[in-house]
Amino acid sequence: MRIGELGNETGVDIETIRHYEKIGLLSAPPREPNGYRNYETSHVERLAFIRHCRALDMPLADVKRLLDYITHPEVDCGDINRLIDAHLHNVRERLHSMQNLEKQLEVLRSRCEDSHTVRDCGILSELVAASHKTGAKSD
Amino acid sequence: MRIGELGNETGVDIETIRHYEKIGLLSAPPREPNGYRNYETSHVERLAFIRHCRALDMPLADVKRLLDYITHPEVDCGDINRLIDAHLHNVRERLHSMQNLEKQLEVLRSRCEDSHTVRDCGILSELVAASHKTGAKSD
DNA sequence: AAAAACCCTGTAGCCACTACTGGGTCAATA
DNA sequence: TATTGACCCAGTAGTGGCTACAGGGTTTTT
Repeated sequence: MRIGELGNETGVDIETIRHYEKIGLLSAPPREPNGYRNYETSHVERLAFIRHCRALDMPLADVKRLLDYITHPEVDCGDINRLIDAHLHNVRERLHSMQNLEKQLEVLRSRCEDSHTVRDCGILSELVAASHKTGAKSD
Repeated sequence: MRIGELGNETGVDIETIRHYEKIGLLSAPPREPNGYRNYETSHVERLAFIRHCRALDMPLADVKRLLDYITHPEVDCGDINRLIDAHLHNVRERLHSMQNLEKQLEVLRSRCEDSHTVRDCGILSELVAASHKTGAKSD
């Protein structure tokens, strides 16, 4: 299977596949006599695994560790739990800050309901005022 | 005011301030005879505004546009509304995908409650199985 | 006078790609 | 058979928003 077919199978861009190989996430496949990469089913699986982890927003460093665990099934899986826990914690933190963000933006948006000039726009004056409050420490 | 003081006033890293100048977000201040940057109060305000927008997770390109609006208060503010609306839309989308993400990770985490070997770890087998489902199109 | 703290420019690195340059190879058509 | 188009290759540079150097110069404090 050439790189284009692998890309089609997995829905992954060819450049991304080569990128994964370059950073050592996807093992380099054997080559055809013309130099083309020649993949097998195992590569499809490995790549699909990587993409699934990425869909869960895991950093590639974590994905790499998980892939290492797969090839060493005898070690303790406590590390995997810790990795997932840490990632979940991370996601939750970002989630909370995003929720705050949404609220702030809603408030901000409500400052300007009608379209007039920038001079009278509540959004900009709100932004400027807010940055005065938080900006200088001599407040 | 030198760059260090500006950094202290606003809580912004010196390197970040120079970075903002380089990309044209913060205007280059006059220099002292020794070449040191010499800031004034207006720079404190402008920088605080930038940081406030960044705290709202706005891309610097948007911040730049808002700064331009501030210096042109006579134009119509409809663009500002659209900018904020688009940003809010963006934030909400990310929020939803993060919520999905959290759920998926919770399910994943629940696969392995006790610590044993990787071979029997529900998390990894779940990840592998899930990538099989989504990976190949011949499913 | 010497040491610490500050300032300068410029470059490289982070993440996870994406895009581009400038080629080589291969299958199908005119 | 010539050529078009689709595919493949390696390597480099760019994205965003910083952060971290390297290798200097200046100012302030001790």
